[in-house]
This record gives sequence, C-alpha cells and structure tokens, in this order.
Amino acid sequence: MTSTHPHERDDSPRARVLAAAADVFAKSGYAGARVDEIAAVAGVNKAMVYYHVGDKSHIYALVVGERVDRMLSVLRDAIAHGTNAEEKLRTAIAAMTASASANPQFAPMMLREIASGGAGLPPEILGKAASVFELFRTILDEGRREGLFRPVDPVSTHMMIAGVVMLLSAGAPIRARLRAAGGSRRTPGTENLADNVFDLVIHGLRAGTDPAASTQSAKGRKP
Amino acid sequence: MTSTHPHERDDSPRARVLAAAADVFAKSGYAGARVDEIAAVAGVNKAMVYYHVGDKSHIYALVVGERVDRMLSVLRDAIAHGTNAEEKLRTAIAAMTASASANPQFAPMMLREIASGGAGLPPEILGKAASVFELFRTILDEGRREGLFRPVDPVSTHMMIAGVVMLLSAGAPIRARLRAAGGSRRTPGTENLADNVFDLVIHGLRAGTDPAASTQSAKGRKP
DNA sequence: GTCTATATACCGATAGAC
DNA sequence: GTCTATCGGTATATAGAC
Repeated sequence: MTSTHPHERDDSPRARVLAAAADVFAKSGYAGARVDEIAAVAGVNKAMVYYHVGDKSHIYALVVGERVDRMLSVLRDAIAHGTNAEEKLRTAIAAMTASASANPQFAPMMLREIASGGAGLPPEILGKAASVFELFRTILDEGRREGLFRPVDPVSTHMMIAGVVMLLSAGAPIRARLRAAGGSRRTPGTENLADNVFDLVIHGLRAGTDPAASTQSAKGRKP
Repeated sequence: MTSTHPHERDDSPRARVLAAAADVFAKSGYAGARVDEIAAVAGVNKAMVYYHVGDKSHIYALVVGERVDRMLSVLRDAIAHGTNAEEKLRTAIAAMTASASANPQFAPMMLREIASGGAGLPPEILGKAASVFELFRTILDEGRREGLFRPVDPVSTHMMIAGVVMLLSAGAPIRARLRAAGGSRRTPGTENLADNVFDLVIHGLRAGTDPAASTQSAKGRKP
C-alpha cells in the first residue's frame, strides 16, 4: 500500500518477503514453512518479516489471497473474450494453464488447502473460490442453452478441469523424479498442455459426439 | 506382523495407532500432525505410539504405503474384470471412486504429497504411484488398438481422472462449508459420482463413430 | 528501519518406575 | 506393556540496542 509508482518493479522488503513466502508455503505448506526460511529466501532479517508484513498467519492469508485473486481475474478476462461457450471454455482453460505455469505456487497451495478442507482460510478467500466455480457453471449452462454442450454435472466437470490443471502444474517435480528413477521413459510433452486438456474436456462435453477433432489432434483419422 | 488370525478385526494398539495416524495425517499433513493428537485419537499413551509402531516418519511411511497399496490392488482387481478397454476404464473409475470414498484419508494425503513433490516419501512408494500411471496408460493403449479410443495424451488423461476423483473426495468438506456460507445452493448430487466421472471421461476418449454433428461449432477461426 | 539476543511455548522422543 | 515425567531441540514472536 506504500508503493511509490505502480508501474515500477516492487523490490521493497515487503514485496520480497511476500514473494519468498509464496515459494516457501508452496513447497512446505503452512505448518511446514519456517519463518526463518522465508526471511532467508527474501534476504531480509527475520525481525523485518514481522515489521514489514506481519506474523506467519497474516503472511499466509496475504499470499494465498493474492494468488486466488490473480487466477480469478485471469479467468474473468479470458471468459470476456469469447463469442460462444466453447470459445470461452477454451480460453478459460488456456488462461488457467498459463497462469498456473506462470505462478507455480498456486497449484501446491490450493491442493493443500483442499486437503485441509480450507481450515484456517479466511471466509473471504473461500468465497472467491466459490465464484470460480460459478464462472464455470455459467459457461456450462450457456453451452447447454446454445446446444453445444451435453447436460453434465457441473461439480464433476469443474473438479475435472481444475484437477487436471493443478495436478499437471504441481505434479511436474514428482513426474521428473519418477522419470529419473524409472530410467527416463519419454518426455510427456507438456508443451501444448492447454490444447491437450481442452481437447479432452471439449470432447467430453460436446453434444452429439463429434467426429472430427477440435483444435489439434486427430489428423485425418478417417476410414 | 504379530497378528494372531488374519480374519479377526484387529484392534491392537498398533492398529488403533495406525488408524488414528491416518486420520490426523490426512487432516493436518505430516508437518501439521502432532504425535500427541495421534495418541489421543487412538486412545493410547504417547509412549505406546513409539513402543508399538515407531517414530513419526515411520508411522507416516506405513500409513501412506498402506493406502497406496490398497488403491493399487483395487485398481488391478477392477481392471482384471473387464472385457475391453472401455469396460476396464469404467470399472477402474468406479473402483477408484469407491475406494476413495471408503478411505477418506487417501485423497488428502495424496494431494499433499503431490504438492510437496513427493519429498520425504520412500522411493518404493513413488514406484507404486508410477505403476498406477502405467495401468492407465495400458488401458488407453489397449482402447486405441481396439479402435475404441482416440489417441490422447496419457499424462493429461491420467491427471484428469486422478484429479477429479481426488478433488471430489477431498473437496467434500470444503464444498460443505461453501454451501453453508453461500446459503445452501443445492445438493451437488454426488450419489452416482462414478457414473458422472466416467460419463465425462468416456465421451472425451471415444473415437469418432458418428460423422453427423454440428460442424462449425469448434473454433470460430478459419484460414 | 535494521539487527542481535532472547523470552516463551511447543513438540518429538525417551528414560525409568511400575 | 503401560504410564509419568522430562530432556533436548526448535519454532514463533518480540524486546531493545543502534
């Protein structure tokens, strides 16, 4: 809140602490995170952590809230640029994947929060998570009205999309370990990740079981 | 290892500690779990925890390993009863859903492990997680050979299935909190959960058998 | 604003009586 | 096998000098 100019990169102690805290919380969770480590990663004295930001739980609420806000605005933005439900879903999945990739702390933190049942999370942040679900439900309803989508369970659908995005993002290191241990099978080709996910999801949603593919797969697969 | 008869219900101190530990680790994670709480939930003295089972990390490895084994055997069992790939996938998803529902500790523990990158997890257990992935890849390959499934990215597909199963299981309490806070929207109908998931997944996988559909539905752009 | 030193509390693990 | 009491280590948070 004490920023001089919004357009210049913020490397104030406060910002450095928050950035470091996001890394440490993502890696170790709230209970596993050490304030000493946050201070060390931020390159500031531990007392400065308390002076510039606050105690551990306060830092955590700030960091988590910021990431949820970021994902929410990215999602709203993506949905605004879409002519129909399918297009909105495509841009939404692409935006989620890009945002999760650009903010590797998001998925681990969310997965841990889900595992904890959201205990110790401010109700305000819970509400934002709920509005993410509402966004998806709106797209599904719209696609159904447009005749593009089959009627599906919105909860399962949302969990499927959120699940694959977060597991692909957060699961990258564990897959790397498995590849290293298992003798390096092959590269899972996570480059066009959003396309793969959208391809699966849209085929699951489309009304009337489409023959030809959606965006990229199914090259000339014709009898 | 000191069981008298395998068919009688085990309520030995050791078994009670392991059951309690699963609950506490699922709720709070490894770092957040307290040995005192495990002892209290198990109804035994804290010293008995160490005497009958071992220290915290040993308990954790036992509990996690047991749940992974359970899921793996349930999956193998389900796949054995299936005539083709689609049938195997259907029974596999049903078995995963049922197992996750019967063992509510599984999903939270796995989500946390993924968030941690599997750090502090015995390589043996990592290998079992890898063989779960291999099971799914085998089904997908088989379905492709049978002409039932489209060619899809096995990693994304597996993450999608595992994601929706675990998020629906672990996310139950957080959804309940959101319902309570949001004025109780509606019941998400999680009764026939496995059917909903399989319905979405199989529509995403099925090879295009029906050439009649709304053609221009996909991307609004054209060369 | 920044650092050192420390208060305070908690937690994992064990010693030792019974 | 079971319990009490406690040791040793570590974590959060702050007081106080500069």
